[in-house]
Amino acid sequence: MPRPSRRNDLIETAQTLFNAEGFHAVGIERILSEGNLAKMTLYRHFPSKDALILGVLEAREKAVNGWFREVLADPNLQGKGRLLAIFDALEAWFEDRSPLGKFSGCLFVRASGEFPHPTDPVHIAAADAKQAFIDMVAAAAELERFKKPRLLARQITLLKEGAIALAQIQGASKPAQDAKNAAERLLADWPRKK
Amino acid sequence: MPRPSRRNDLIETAQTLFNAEGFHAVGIERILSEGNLAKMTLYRHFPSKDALILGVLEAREKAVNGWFREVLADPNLQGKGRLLAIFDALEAWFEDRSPLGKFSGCLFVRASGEFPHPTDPVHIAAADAKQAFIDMVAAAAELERFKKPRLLARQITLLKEGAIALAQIQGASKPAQDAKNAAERLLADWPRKK
DNA sequence: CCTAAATGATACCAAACGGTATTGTATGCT
DNA sequence: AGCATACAATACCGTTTGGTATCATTTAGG
Repeated sequence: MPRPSRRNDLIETAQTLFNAEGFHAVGIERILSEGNLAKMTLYRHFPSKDALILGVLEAREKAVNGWFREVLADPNLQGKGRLLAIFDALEAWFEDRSPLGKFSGCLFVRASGEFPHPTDPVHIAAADAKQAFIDMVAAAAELERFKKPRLLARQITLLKEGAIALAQIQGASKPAQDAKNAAERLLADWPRKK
Repeated sequence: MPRPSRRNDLIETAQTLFNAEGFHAVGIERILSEGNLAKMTLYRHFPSKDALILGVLEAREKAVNGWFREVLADPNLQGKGRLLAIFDALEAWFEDRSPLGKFSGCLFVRASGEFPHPTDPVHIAAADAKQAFIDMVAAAAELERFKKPRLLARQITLLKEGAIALAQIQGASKPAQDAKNAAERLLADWPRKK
């Protein structure tokens, strides 16, 4: 893929607008005018609005999971601290101090809410992105020699998703602290291998 | 309010459709035809579609929080069991064995996702409903003499919201069990009064 | 320099959107 | 019986929707 500059503009602009106002609430003309793009440019790169949404989710997956991957890979971390770092990152996200742009909830959860049918490609893409996050946390838990790393990863993710939902609905960052505190209690007596 | 039969039909039909497909995805004509209602009937009871959405959220708040209130008030429960009952109810909800109809995520969270602006009346109504739930759990925690009942309530709610988000996005009920397991660990060494 | 592809700018389309107006018919209270 | 209200049915309004067609202009590569 040589120079996907326009295609990138489309995804970038759409991502910003979808994030700020929602998928159905934003028409393609808004995206085109905001991004100074022509209509035919959109339809040469994507067959439909839904396909553009899929492209946005794909880009978002790389951005979000990529960021958390960096957080989890910090060489200064070890043990519980590695998993707890997730919640410091969350707080930064909620307070708009992250590379993910203005916080407006999780785009994947919102996508699955606006496209509720389980067989909808948009819904599936969102589910895949979320599963990738869980797998990432499980790998980190395994690395730190926690027992039952997958169960731990799912529970950590529960706290993370709860914090995102509450932060979105009440426009506050405190849920990140509450979640970190709960995760600390969870990890306090979680068994390790060897 | 004497006989709000048509008004009730409007809210009931709209609630079902919004729950199944989302707020922006459902037009008023869908609601009217599905509920065998005339257009002017809608606009005699509500000044706008947004007002209807507010009516739906109000009704939903009574249904959802009312149900959880019953769950928490069960006289057979005591101590940790009273709070853990939330997660059994969650699992029933996810598996469509609840009085709340087919599970499709939390309508309040989805509303706040489709109406992201914090000053939007719809967003505010959703936030109020969620806060009412937290207060309810805090009251139950206080009743059972847990220390820091409000912090405990927020953390229980984190797990609950996380479970809802994951159950919605992956179409599974297992997050309810994971959340209950995590809540058990949380409650295991949570201090009590006296 | 020349050609071919990518783009911008418009005009256009049928359908659906939220909302209003009109008219005729039930319905229920006094 | 009389009368106001609630309702269904329908036509209509202007706007916006996602998507297509046309054509001139820019851009990049050989």
